[in-house]
Amino acid sequence: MAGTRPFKHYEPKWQKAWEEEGVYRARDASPADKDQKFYGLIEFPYPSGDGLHVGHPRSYTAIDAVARKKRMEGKNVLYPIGWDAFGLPTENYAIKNRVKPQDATVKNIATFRRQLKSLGFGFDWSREVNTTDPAYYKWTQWMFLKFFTSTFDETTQRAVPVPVGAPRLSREAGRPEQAETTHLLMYGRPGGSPKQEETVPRLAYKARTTINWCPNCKIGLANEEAVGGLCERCGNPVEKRVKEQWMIRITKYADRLLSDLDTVDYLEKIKTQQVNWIGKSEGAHIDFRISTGDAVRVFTTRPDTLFGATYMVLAPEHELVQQWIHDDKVANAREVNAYREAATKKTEMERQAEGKEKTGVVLEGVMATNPTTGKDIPVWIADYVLAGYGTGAIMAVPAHDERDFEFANAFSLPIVEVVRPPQPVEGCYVGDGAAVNSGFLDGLPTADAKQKVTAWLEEKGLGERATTYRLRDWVFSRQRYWGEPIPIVICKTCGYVPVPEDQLPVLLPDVESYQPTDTGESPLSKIRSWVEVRCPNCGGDAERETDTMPNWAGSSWYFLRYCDPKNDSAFADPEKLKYWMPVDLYNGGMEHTTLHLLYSRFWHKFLWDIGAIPNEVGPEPYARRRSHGLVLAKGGEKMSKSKGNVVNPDEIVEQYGADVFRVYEMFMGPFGEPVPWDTNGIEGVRRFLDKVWKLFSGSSLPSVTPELDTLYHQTVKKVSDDIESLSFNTAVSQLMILTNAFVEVGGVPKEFQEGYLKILAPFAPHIAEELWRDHGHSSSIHVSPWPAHDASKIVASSFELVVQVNGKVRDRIRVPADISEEDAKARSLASENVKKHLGDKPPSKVIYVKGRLVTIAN
RNA sequence: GGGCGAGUGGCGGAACUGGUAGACGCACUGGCUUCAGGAGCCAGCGAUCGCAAGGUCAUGAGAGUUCGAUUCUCUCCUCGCCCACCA
Repeated sequence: MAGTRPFKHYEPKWQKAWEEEGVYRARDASPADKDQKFYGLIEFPYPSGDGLHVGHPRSYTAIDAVARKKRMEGKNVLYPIGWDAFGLPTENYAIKNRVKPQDATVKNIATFRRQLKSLGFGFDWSREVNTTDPAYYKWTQWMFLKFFTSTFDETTQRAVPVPVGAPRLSREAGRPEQAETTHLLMYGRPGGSPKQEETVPRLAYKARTTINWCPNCKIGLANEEAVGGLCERCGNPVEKRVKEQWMIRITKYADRLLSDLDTVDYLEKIKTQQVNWIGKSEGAHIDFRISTGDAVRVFTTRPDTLFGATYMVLAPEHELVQQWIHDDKVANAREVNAYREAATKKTEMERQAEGKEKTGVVLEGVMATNPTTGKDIPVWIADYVLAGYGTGAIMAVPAHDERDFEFANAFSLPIVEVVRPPQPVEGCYVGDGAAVNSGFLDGLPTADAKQKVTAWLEEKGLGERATTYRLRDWVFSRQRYWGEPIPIVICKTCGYVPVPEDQLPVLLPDVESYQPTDTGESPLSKIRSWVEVRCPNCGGDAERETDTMPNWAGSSWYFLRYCDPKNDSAFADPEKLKYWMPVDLYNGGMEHTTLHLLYSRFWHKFLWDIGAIPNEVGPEPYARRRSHGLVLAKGGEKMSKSKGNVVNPDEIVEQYGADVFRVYEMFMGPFGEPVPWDTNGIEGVRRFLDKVWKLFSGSSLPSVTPELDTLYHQTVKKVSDDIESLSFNTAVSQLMILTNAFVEVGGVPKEFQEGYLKILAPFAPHIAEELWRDHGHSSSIHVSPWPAHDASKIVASSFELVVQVNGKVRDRIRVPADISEEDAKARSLASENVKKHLGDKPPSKVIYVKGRLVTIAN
């Protein structure tokens, strides 16, 4: 009978009481008592206008259950919550509805807060953080300045301050005549030619780079906002545009981000995804002499195939191509220029539509020399060579690389096989006499051949061993309003000047219009009163940087702020960081594995390098990372507003209460797998909790039977273990089994009552609390000690011995638990049914599996 | 194309280091209770043969190892996610 369990009465009552009693308040303590703490973390939500989705609470309930158990085990638990509130969705919403993003954010947060509170999560609300709060983003800006004033020491592989007295940065960088200034501006690709490399590689720098540009919305988009080559806002195809952007040199940390994965407990698939994203390849850089007098450096993982390099390909954007055209070295400059232009204009859509069809243009009049054969080879440009990877140029070995093979076929280029050791591309036709057996590599296995060629290159000064990463530097600029202003002042004489720390935060000005501009500048650029400032260095006329930070900035360090959220003189007190960090368990979506998770690991390492995070904390922020599966709509498809299949948690809480919602979220399927939402399934959970309620409203007190005793202790053990391994669905099903057993005997034996409520408490905290306090307790069940199981009682006194004949079950015999092997075999062989199936033939083999079965073969 | 993961009743899913396949829940069927019920209670519920006792077949397909395979090995098929011309 619905309504017998008055959840609408007791749920809000206990939510209020928990807050007043400070049940979930985390207590700061001395780092010496670190082993007493537990820091559980969920990815803080983006407070969108749509409110909470049933997907959010899956993760929150799971970690809540773990946190509750840890608390009951005596741990000092930190389970915080906050808001990741800067970013595009709110800005779009604000523009569309003609409201201020600030106001929309306040409203959205209020909705989220109300919804989360109605679900009874054990968050420590006193530590709530908000990335859009100036008191928070002051520190985000502070950290940006730390990146800006730091460089990377290659020998120690750590961030260090830019040397005092280092030449000031110039806006005119990149021009040789300004060589006396340390230039921050780096034109072209990260890792470009030495001439354009800044002399002090700051960890935050400005570079000219290609971005996704939506011609319709007139706005620059991040890669993740232009998925599939379509603008997230309007759905139109995006094109490439070159823009000056702030970049963060995350690539310097590639190796550490990779190797430190060995020190943390992450789900294996999370590790592999990070490893693949970082994409380390080892090989060699080889310099090819060019007829123009230049040298072109290529990267290859197969230096052993150098003998077979019959042509060379540069990315269309390669800066030497531009220079050669400029210097009149290219005979077919028109054609080459046309190809280059087409390549940059090509939208992501068009590129994908083309598939792997190879296109390209030869540079007439430009030749390269293969250093091993001394032969002249042609130089091409083609868009299958990516500007952003390696050196943006390749040596093409068509016999041993499929892409080069396709290209060579398309343009009738020579194919020369290196006879040993590499295997040629399948279907590769090698013309008469075109195979090279250098003798040099005779009989060597590939790895040795690579080594030998690399050594030869190094000896001759033609190249060197090299490691390349697929990871790119982090584009850190957004030309938008709703983000942290980048705290830099641009001065004509002093260049890029950091805003002095005591002037932080650089407040986001409160204005009326957030419309994007026609030029692709941030809307902030139109607010002249904000833009125009005095240079902090020379006092002259200067302008503020008008780009803002991406929404990944604030989320890259929020877990640190939770340790000390109200600190105004530091982002967090080092002593508190020492106590709370690292995070013991962090759960979040797989979609954040290569973005947020990687960014925040990097950010943490950087702050640790510069001593902002105490050494004791260590270089990794998260000790254990797990991932939940998506909550899908009923048919198994994704929930989305456009499909109208989104389930709002409010409705469920209204109808069934928070506990039913929470238990269902945990019971619906394995935590790590995607599961469709099923309204019928909720009914089952409702019945379960109604049974619990009725068990305690009845007056009968059954006595303990041995079976019940065993089951109770088994349940305590299973629930305890399952919470540790995040197997919540089986924990709930075990609780159901025990509950059904209690229903069977008409009530809960007195000695099990409290333990039973306690193991239920992590999942259904309200009903457990109500029944607990009803038992006369004045303090919360959630701070009561977690029950222990009695191992001796888990083993039943007897068990059903299964008897198999030739692999098939033929009998089951109840035997004492401590039956001897001999006895078990004898009793099995005595079974009538066994005899029947054995027939005349004597058994050739009898095997006893302790506590389970006897199997007989003949 | 590459990487990772997964295929078990009508459905979501259980099954310890190879040892009773289908726990728990949903749906469904029959019965009880009720003025009535989308409430509650009892019973049944993989397929198949059989009145029954009891067989036989079943964990995507096919092989293999084993006394014994959802679990281990190989081949193939399907689906999901991520990355996709990364030299």
